[in-house]
Amino acid sequence: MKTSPNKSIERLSMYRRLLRESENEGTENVYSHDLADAAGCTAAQVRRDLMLVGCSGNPKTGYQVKGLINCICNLLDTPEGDSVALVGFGNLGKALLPFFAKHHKKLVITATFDSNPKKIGEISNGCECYSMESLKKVISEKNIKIAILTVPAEVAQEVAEQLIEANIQGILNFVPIPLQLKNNIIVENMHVEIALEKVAYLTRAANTITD
Amino acid sequence: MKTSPNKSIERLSMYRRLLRESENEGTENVYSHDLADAAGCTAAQVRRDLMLVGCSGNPKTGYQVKGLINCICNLLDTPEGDSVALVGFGNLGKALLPFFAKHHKKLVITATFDSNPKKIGEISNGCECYSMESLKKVISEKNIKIAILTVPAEVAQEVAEQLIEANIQGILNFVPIPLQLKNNIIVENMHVEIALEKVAYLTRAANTITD
DNA sequence: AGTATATTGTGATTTTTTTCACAGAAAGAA
DNA sequence: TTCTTTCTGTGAAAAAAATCACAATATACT
Ligand SMILES: NC(=O)c1ccc[n+]([C@@H]2O[C@H](COP(=O)([O-])OP(=O)(O)OC[C@H]3O[C@@H](n4cnc5c(N)ncnc54)[C@H](O)[C@@H]3O)[C@@H](O)[C@H]2O)c1
Ligand SMILES: NC(=O)c1ccc[n+]([C@@H]2O[C@H](COP(=O)([O-])OP(=O)(O)OC[C@H]3O[C@@H](n4cnc5c(N)ncnc54)[C@H](O)[C@@H]3O)[C@@H](O)[C@H]2O)c1
Repeated sequence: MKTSPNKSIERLSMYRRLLRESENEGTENVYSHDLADAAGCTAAQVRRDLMLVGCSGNPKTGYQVKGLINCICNLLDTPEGDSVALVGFGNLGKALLPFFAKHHKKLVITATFDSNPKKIGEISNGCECYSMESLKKVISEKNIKIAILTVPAEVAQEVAEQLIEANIQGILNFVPIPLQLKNNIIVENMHVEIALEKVAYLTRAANTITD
Repeated sequence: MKTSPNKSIERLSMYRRLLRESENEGTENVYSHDLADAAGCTAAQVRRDLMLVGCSGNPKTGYQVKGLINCICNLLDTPEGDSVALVGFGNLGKALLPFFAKHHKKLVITATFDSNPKKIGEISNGCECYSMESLKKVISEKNIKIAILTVPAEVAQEVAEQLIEANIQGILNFVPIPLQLKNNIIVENMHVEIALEKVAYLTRAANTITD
């Protein structure tokens, strides 16, 4: 077995969301070009991505929605689901918590952490806010492997190291700095500012440049 | 002139942030490998990216921090800066507003919009919340070209179309659906859930797969 | 002045990702 | 049954991005 290309994973996650919508609407089959239109990519790309999950379609009826969802779930999910920690229970953290609580069955935030004594003990969305002192203990008890990092930039590197120390193996990083970690740790950056700057640049470029 | 590769733009934005930190610490020169270490990429890539901005270094002293920042600003910024609209002033929007207010000089959120009458007229971070009815008027008056979209998924497509109608040319989309828009509109997606699913997948893959 | 050294700038190469294009297959029509 | 259509699955080609590798060069040292 081989690890699937990054981009394909992202698209598969998107396909799954779209397929679930189709399923709710009662659609039983889809063609690669239907998915492509919905996801904003090409049909060839959809088929290539779907090859990865080992689910095949039928030249006349396309792919079975249910079957496809299952195949993608097999790749993306574990049957038991994964626990996630949210570290830094500030403005952003407080927006993210209910958002994930609403959407996800298989990826559930089961603990939040903060250094501010006022926040510790607070319970929201069925999830307690713990002190940073109890990080290692709680993460081990709840068997958490993944963390969402939303602490101030000044402490992000240090907190990330604490997380690794506590056996966290993957981080979704909202802090606008590149974390310096051993490269067996998975880090996925959500750099909001960079994304906005990119939009601004591309928008301007689209106007100025006659390509 | 040619539009620069997407990935380079992202990295350049990151370099600029890092360079500004260096500048604040009094550093005057950097080598490509310094920046590479800080940004988590390779020195060759840094040099390639910097070629794009047309700023050259010196084989013995490296690049001048100040000069480099200027060159990157020339590419990424307009001298006057850009106004940005935030559409959907809910949980996420309320977290994003102060975040951008704090950080950005050149990209400033100057108006927020919401359909909820209770939110309209609310002022925070020097920025008023307007009704959707006044969208076109306010966006035109303030000469806004870029919007951040944080409305519920159900209405996102429709709201996006209103934005285009109001002459918005670029959208930073936080809504987890792929917007279907004419492709002269720049759309940059921030799909938080997808990113978390990717972290979960890669974390698991790193453990299971002996590559 | 000449030499040693470390870095830049950039062609060439490799790797990764996307697109093309078409053989093979399933279903319905005649 | 056979023909037609429209799709899938995938090898091959193209495009995009990253890496390699090295000549050119600026500085410090002798
Ligand atoms: N607010 C946004 O919309 C937004 C968007 C993108 C990125 N970010 C980034 O996310 C991070 C958080 O942003 P925010 O707006 O929520 O800030 P915030 O100040 O509201 O929240 C930060 C939280 O981290 C806690 N904290 C501080 N030091 C800590 C430590 N050592 N260990 C654990 N917790 C600690 C604070 O008590 C606070 O609750 C920042 O790095 C910011 O740049 C924020
Ligand atoms: N909360 C998060 O952390 C988070 C993270 C990632 C993505 N998102 C996405 O961002 C979007 C907003 O999330 P949220 O948590 O802020 O939700 P929210 O319900 O708190 O905010 C949505 C806001 O949009 C407004 N709105 C509704 N219909 C509108 C319309 N037609 N025109 C203009 N405004 C309208 C609502 O009044 C509300 O203020 C959602 O699509 C969500 O999936 C949220």
